[in-house]
Amino acid sequence: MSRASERAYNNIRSMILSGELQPGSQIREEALAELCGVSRTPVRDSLRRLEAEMFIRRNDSQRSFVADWSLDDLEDAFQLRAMLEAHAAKRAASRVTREQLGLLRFHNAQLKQAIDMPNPDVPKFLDHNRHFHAIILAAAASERLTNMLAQVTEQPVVLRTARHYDLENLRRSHHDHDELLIAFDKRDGEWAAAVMTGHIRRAFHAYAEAHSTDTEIRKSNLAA
Amino acid sequence: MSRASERAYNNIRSMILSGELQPGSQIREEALAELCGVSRTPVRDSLRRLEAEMFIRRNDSQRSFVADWSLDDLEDAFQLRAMLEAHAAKRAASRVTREQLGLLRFHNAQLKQAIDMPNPDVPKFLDHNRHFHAIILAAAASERLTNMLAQVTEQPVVLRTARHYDLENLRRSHHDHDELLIAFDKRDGEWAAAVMTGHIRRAFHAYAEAHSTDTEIRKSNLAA
DNA sequence: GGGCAGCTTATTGTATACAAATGGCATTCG
DNA sequence: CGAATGCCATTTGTATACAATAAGCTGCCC
Repeated sequence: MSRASERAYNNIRSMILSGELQPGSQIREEALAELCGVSRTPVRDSLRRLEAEMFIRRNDSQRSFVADWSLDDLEDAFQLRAMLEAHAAKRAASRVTREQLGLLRFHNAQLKQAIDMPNPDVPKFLDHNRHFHAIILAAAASERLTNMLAQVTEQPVVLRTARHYDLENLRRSHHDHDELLIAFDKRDGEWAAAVMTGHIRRAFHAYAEAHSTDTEIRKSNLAA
Repeated sequence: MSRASERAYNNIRSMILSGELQPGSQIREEALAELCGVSRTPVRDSLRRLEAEMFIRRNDSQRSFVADWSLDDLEDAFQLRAMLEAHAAKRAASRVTREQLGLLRFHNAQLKQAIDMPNPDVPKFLDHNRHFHAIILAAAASERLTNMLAQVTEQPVVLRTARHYDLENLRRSHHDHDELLIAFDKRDGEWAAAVMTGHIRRAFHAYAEAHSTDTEIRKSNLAA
């Protein structure tokens, strides 16, 4: 996508993720246009895209609002994500190449390193974690699946609370990855899928806890 | 969506479905604008939407082309669809209301009637079939799931070849529905999911055969 | 003859002006 | 006092003009 349009999309998206645009609040195209320094045209493009990604909702008369997620919504998203990622793992097991396996091992080693230090580097962990999952998705070789997973992975709540992960969870994640690698090595799709399901379910519960504290913090901020 | 934009979307979509816009051919915004009798602005909106729904693809330099589907793509779509519809059935089993069960029975009776005549009414069958699945999806109560399923159900190839169904397949479909209804009645989500998986897999094979003949017909038309 | 440079043309991206529609408010009538 | 209605402000939808970009072609140079 070209300059103005992409800038608008990224700007708006990060404003939603950062909470600068509060959940439930109305969004006006012109206001965003000014904030992004572009005209309404690219803003409108961005809004349509963000609406498809469920960052934004529209009411009956086409007015836009920042999406507001309940815990149920979160669980719903994770349920779908678990199913889709398990499916990806299953497909990947029979398609993954030697190079991809190598890359997976590399990123898994890196993410272990990131948390096996006196001062754990969580952003680094998350980065390699992202790569790890992306490679599996690539190995699954289904564009459609990739698109769908993006829809449930790139959720505001998910991204906003990612940093709340505790170390114990990160270590377990690394462990899951190890097991996935063995399953891939044995070309055992069923195993890979099962490991992945557990992997995502755990992530859900970690997020759910983080989300509830997050929500409480947000509420107390509003009260203050 | 408002008038011009909706008209453009529906026009372009049906031109793709009917084959008027051939798979692989380039699409120019201005040409479509003239065809639809609107300006480029709503056409651009429609193209973005159709791109998200994978009716259209864009190359590196943002030029649009009608998507062209291989048999592999078709299987991929059906694989995802089977998974998602099974998931929907599972969720529906524990959430479906008495009213919804009544509606499901009604539509299932109607679609049976449509094919239990000397002159089977396939469009009527398909219509009630669509309602049947829509009710299950509503009972599953996941907006996200609904969106995702739309993405894999509304595919050009799927819709274009729907009429190729043979009677035997339609009867079996009706039978599956009967069994689904029993599973719902017993609130047995696992059973419902299993029945649904088979139901969609059968549909895939029916479509696949129809698609191959369809493709051959298209090729011989091009050759002539 | 092949390939590259620069121009020309086709196509999409952006801005802006205007039209349509919606929501809120005030006023009026029951 | 409450509800309905009409007007005004706000917001989104559409058209159009112009800018930017990429593709294709032509002619030159090697």
